[in-house]
Amino acid sequence: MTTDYTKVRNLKEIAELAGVSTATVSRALTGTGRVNDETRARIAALAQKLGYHPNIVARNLRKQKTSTVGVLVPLGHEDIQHLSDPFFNAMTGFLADALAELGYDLLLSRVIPRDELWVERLANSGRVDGVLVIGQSNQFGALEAIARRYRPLVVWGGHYPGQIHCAVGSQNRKGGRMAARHLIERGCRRIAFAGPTEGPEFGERFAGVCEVVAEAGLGDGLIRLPTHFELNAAYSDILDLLRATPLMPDGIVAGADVSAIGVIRALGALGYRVPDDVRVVGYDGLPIGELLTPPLTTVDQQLRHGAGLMVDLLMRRIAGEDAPGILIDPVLIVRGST
Amino acid sequence: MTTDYTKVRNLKEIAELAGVSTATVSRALTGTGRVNDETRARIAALAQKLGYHPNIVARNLRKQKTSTVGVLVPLGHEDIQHLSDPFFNAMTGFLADALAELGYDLLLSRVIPRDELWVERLANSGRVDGVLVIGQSNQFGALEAIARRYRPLVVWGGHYPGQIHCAVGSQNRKGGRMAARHLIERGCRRIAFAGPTEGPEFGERFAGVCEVVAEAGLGDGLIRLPTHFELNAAYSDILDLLRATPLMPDGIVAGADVSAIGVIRALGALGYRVPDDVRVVGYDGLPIGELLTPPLTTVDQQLRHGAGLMVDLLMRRIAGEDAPGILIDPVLIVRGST
DNA sequence: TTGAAAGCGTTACCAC
DNA sequence: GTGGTAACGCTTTCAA
Repeated sequence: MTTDYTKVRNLKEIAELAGVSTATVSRALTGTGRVNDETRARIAALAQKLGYHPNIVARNLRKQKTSTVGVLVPLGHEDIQHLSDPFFNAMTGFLADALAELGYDLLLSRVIPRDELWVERLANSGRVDGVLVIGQSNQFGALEAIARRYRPLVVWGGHYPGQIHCAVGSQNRKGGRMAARHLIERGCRRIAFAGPTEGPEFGERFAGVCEVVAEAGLGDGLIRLPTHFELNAAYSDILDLLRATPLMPDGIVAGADVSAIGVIRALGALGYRVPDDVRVVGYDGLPIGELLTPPLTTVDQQLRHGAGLMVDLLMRRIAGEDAPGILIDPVLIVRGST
Repeated sequence: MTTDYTKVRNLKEIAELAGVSTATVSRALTGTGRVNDETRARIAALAQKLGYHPNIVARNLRKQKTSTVGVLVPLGHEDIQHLSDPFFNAMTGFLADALAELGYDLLLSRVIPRDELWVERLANSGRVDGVLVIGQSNQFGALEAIARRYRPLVVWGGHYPGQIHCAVGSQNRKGGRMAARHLIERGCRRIAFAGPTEGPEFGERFAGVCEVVAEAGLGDGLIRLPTHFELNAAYSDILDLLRATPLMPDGIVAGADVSAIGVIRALGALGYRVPDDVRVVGYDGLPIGELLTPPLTTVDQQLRHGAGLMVDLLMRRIAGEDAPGILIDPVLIVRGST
């Protein structure tokens, strides 16, 4: 059947052409309600022939439901180009996959939070059924406030006791412990932590490393290399710190894979070999870790799985359930960098 | 001023509370039309106090305009997990940045084209002002047909003579030539091309390599390593092909950075060193290329710039202009892999 | 099984 | 400067 691209703009025109009411056309095309089979077929054929596509905006307005989920990436003040960051990219990719599976679309918004309304502007815009936030950034307080009055909200990030907003994230302290223990098992004695040491996620990872190092009686050897999260910033931070450190580490836990990459590059620039001179373990389990040379040993947060959980929880919250957050068990993936 | 989260759902309620009409509230809040300054201030204060956010869906329906752009990633039949592919990820990230700059949101849809309607379903849904498509996949014909009747469409991909749909992409043949010439200058005599050799983009890159190899009198040495695009598939393809080849190349042009990564891993698995035994040059200029060890020499398509161009062109097309496609001048980035 | 009509929440035109 | 009101295109009662 050839398609006729006369501009059929709406149900009404189809209805007139078919000699029925708009109500019947709507029922025929959506499959809701009872319609005579023959009428339905006639209408369907006509719609296809005329290349008709329903106006989803009008449908959404009427149904007060959109089958769309908003994904928000809050950017701290310092880090501007974050949206092309490998972590956010990986996460949005996984979320897009999981949402597509359920027939949901993804409305992506990059936000620089200026006030407390950055979530609600989208949440209450009628364009989305729920909101996913990737990372708590410096917005932990804001998220707590928002979660109090807006339910279909799920956040990727850490858990604090008494936390109100629903979050999915890994057991960061445990993950930090795994990374440190692995380095010690590999024979490292001078362990360093590279990355931010504050915040719900990095703080816990750092704490886990500290615990294990202390337990192993290596407490004096713990070296702090506080860097930015972002790749290039981390690289130059690390370069300076390593040049200045009185004690060169032989094992480094990076707070994130992205930071680990910066660390490895800095080590290379200083003439150290990985893993021969220094072993490096990352945190996240980004797909690119596998592609590096040497491939990156990392604490895998199972981001694809996590994205699936976020979407599940969000669907349940959209349905009215008060689904609680979930902690993911991190898994150590040993590769060439250790 | 404290915010009062009584549920103000629409303009009408604000209007009643303020003792004015919805029309005035609308004018006051949007800044369109003339409103008494004092009334405007009163209404604005009230709206903020009540935590009112306009329903964007209703606005979009009324204005027939959404400030949203659809981004479509057509997936060929074979390659299912493509959305988390580094290339698409990088591209969507750059597009999101460029769109955010202009106050546009991004509606991301992963599509497996089953019929010719995959673009129009979104384009005519009223949810977007225009559509960006990343990659022509096997949909070149479909895109040609669609472009005939839907103008605000810009595609990332190759150019063919007489092509109708507006595309942004690099001069693939020229880029292929640059890559091959670089290898020859580095002393390579047995040049191989790894990747797909068909289609508007890969075909041209391959052709460019062939030309240069022939011009250098190395025609007999050109080795074809036809592989899939996707990373893991490329890896195992290459592994088999290199094992079987009677002539081991000393320089490989990969059709894409992702393929180059597969090539380098395969070479490593076979005991070859890069660049000492074999030099490898990629194509794309993905950010991750820089992170690899050795860092990847690549033909940079300047994807961030390209994303900006796509958005520019789309905006002009949305405005009604018949903006033509653009070819990007590729730039060779020499790094450690050659 | 079908149709008429009332919204969904805005904006924009036309009076006043 | 402001208010009434008709769209925007769809879904969904309620009657017939």
